[in-house]
Order: sequence, then C-alpha cells, then structure tokens
Amino acid sequence: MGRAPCCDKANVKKGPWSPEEDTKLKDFIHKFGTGGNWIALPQKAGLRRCGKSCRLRWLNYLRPNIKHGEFSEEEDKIICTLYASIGSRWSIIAGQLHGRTDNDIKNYWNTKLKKKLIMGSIMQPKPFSPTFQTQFSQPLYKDYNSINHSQHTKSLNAIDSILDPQNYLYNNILPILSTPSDQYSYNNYNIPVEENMLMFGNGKETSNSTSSSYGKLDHVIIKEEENQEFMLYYNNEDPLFSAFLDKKETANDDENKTYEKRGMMYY
DNA sequence: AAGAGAAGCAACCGCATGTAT
DNA sequence: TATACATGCGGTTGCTTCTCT
Repeated sequence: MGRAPCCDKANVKKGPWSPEEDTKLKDFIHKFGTGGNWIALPQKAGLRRCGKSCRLRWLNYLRPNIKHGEFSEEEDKIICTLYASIGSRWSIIAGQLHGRTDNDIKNYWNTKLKKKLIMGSIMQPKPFSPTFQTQFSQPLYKDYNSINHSQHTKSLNAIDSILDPQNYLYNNILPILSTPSDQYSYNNYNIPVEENMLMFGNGKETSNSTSSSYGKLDHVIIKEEENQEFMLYYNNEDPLFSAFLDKKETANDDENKTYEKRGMMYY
C-alpha cells in the first residue's frame, strides 16, 4: 500500500498560477493568515489547489520581501562558500541571503553558478567527513581565556580564505574550543539566554542570530582587531556540527550590534 | 524567418522530519 | 510510546523563452 495522497489529485488544478489565484491566496493570507494548516487553506480560500502548492506559491513568490532577479557577487560568494561546506542544503543557504528563496538559489546554482565555478575551477563540493562528526559529537573542554588567540586565528578579510572550511575548522577553530558551560556568565550581556547557550570572550556583543533556525548556539569570539571581530557560533545539538562566522558591521556598545554574515560551516 | 537545441525557472513529487493525540 | 498527519525540503520535471544556425 502506498502513501495516502495529501489532497484529491483529481480535483486540484496543477501548473502555473493565474493572477486571479495569486490574488485569492494573497488576500486570504493577509486577512486570516495560514491558520497553521496549509491542507485546509485552499478550500477556505476558494482555490482548487493542493495545500502544498499554495504553500510553495506563497513562500516562493507571494510573501512580502522576496527578492528576485540578478544575484550579486557577494551572494555568489556566500552560496559558493556554503555549498562547499554544507552541500545542497538550500534552505539553510537561503537563510543567509535575505529575501532569497531556497528554490531560487537551487535554480541559480544548477543553471548558472555551478557552470561558472566549473569553468573557473574555483572549488569542489566538500563531502561530509564522518571522522569529523565523531570527534565533535563529544564535548570539548578547554579554557578559552588561557589561549593565545593570535596563534589560532587567521585573517578572514576575504571570504575566499574560508573556502576550505574543514581545514580552517581543524587548524584554527578547534584548538580554541571550548569550555564548561557554567564557567562563564552571560547574564551581563544583551544576548537572549537559551538553554545550553554558552558565551565566551569579552561578551560585549549581541546577535539576533542566536534565535535563528540553527537552534541553540554557542558563541565564541575567535578574532578581534580594530573594527573587525569575527564570531564563531556552533550548535552542539546538531548531529552534524555546525558553525558560522559573522563579521561585525557596526560597533555601538549600547545597542544590539548587527553582523554581516561571512560564512558558515556545517560538519 | 524558422526550426532545433539550450537555458531558465516555476512547480510538482515523494521522502524525511516534526507535532499532535 | 505509537501512530497519523502536516509541513519542509531537495531532486526532478516539463513548459516557456532565448539563442544559434
């Protein structure tokens, strides 16, 4: 016996959406939201569409702040870097590019970027390393404050410098991780405190990233210099070790600082 | 100008994961 | 804890548009 269909296939429309259907869907969601139930939505909205189709249409084209059109060079670099480290996890990659959808990025990668990279021989996708995962699934203990950070950090001025994130993580980041969770206080800092979230370093920074879809993130300063601090976050709940690097964009101690995403590593 | 092939992209499909009961 | 169902995701398809000859 196969899987039950999510909708009555015989009575739903397929293929491209008409402007009328778009309007119906948009109006309905603006008035009532999705109601947390996409399956029931099309009937309520008067659409002869599958709930999944409505969801896709909304997420990829109709919801506000969607960015379409040309990708910038910076976006290219981010996509390449992330693809090199995490592979085709498009939704995660999309999360790092404001206004871009996973579908958009996937299409862009498959039709243009991949070819561009092959032509330029810039990089090869990096396969997941089981050895690395095993190593990182165990807690790491090392006293952050006793470390000579300069020995373990590396210039990240060019995003290209982390095109080999696995080696980077081994050689530069692994040595400075980590410390027992109760050894440092984060309460003085304006960071949303979540269970299992640790903070290291001088702790003057805040970042909304900690509440992102990456879950409960640990937070480590790995480099400090004038107007440039690179932050490493890692998620010790992810079965695949994950981390990403942020570059400080503004420096106002009294307000939440914002960070420009510079790269991410998943293992 | 027309046909063929390539490229672009919206949308579908089915599996994995999350959540409610 | 087990089960059913909804949602999310990535791979793939197939239609449309573009480019080349």
